[in-house]
Amino acid sequence: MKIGELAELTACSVQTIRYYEKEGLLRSIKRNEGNFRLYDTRAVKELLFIKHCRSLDISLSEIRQLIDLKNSPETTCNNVNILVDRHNKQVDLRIRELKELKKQLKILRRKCTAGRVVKDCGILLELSQ
Amino acid sequence: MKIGELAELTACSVQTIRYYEKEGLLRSIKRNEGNFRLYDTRAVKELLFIKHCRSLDISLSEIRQLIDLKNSPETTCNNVNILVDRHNKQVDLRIRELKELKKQLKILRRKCTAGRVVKDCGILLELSQ
DNA sequence: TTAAAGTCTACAGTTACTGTAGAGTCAATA
DNA sequence: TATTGACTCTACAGTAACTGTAGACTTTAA
Repeated sequence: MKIGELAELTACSVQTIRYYEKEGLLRSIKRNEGNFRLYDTRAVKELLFIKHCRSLDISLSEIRQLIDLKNSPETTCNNVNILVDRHNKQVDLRIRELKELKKQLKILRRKCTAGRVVKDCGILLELSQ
Repeated sequence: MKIGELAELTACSVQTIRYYEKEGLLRSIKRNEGNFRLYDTRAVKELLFIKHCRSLDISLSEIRQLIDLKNSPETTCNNVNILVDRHNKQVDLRIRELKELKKQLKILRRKCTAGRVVKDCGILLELSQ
C-alpha cells in the first residue's frame, strides 16, 4: 500500500509518517518505480505501536529505545519497566506542578472583579509585585 | 546597571533578557558608548512582572497583551479577567489529561514484572496491540 | 599594559510535528 | 491517447520559549 492508505489505516498524517521515517522510528521501506513508498502490514503494526506510545506521551527518543529492545527478544526487559516507571514519575511531577499553579491562579483571579479599570485591576497590581 | 546586574537581580539569564527584548516584552533601552545595554529600576520591575507571569505559565503572547493593557490604565480590565479565566481552564484541562494518562500508565505498568525477557514483556506486548 | 570578565550580534539546536512550494507520478476519464 | 485531478516526492520554514555557541568587541582590575 502507498503512504496515503497507511495514513488512513492508522489515523496518522502522511507528513508524520514521513517524519517518523526520517527520525528512524520507521524503517525506510521499498519504493515503486516512481519513488513512492510501499508499505506492508508489518509497517501498519509498527506505526500503531508508535502511535500507542505517543498516546501515552512517550517521547520519540524513548520509543526508539523501546523499538531497539523489541528487536532483542531474549534480553531482559528491565529497561522497559524502568522507562515506564520514570515516565510515570514525570507525569506525577507535572500534575503536582499544575495543581500548585492552579492554586496560584485561583488566588490571582480573586484579586479582581468585573467592571474595574486597568489601573485598579487587582490582578495586574498583584502581577506587578 | 548593565545586563549582568539586571540578570542577577531578577534571577533571569542574560540570554533570556535579550530574548525578551527581541520579542518586544522589554523596551529597547539606551546603550553606553560601547553599545552595552543600560537599565534602570523600572526595567527591573518590568522584568519581574514578566517573570511573575511566566511562573504562572502565562505565554509570552499573553504577557504582551497584559503589558499593552497596563499601558492603558483607564480602559476596562475585563480582558485581564478573561485571560486569567481562559488560562485557568487550560490548566484544568491539562490536569485532567495527565490524570487519564497516569491511569493508562498504571495499567500498562502492571502488565510486566521484573526478571522477564523482552519477548515475554507484558508492557511491550500491550504496546504492540 | 595586559588579561580576565563581561557584553555584543547572529545563528543553530531543542520537541514533535505542521504547512508550503514546486516538481514529479498515477489512475481514471474523454 | 491526452488530459486532468489526486496523490506523492523532497526540501525547507515555522511553531514556543528559550539555551548554547562562535567570534568579535568593551570594560575593569591588577
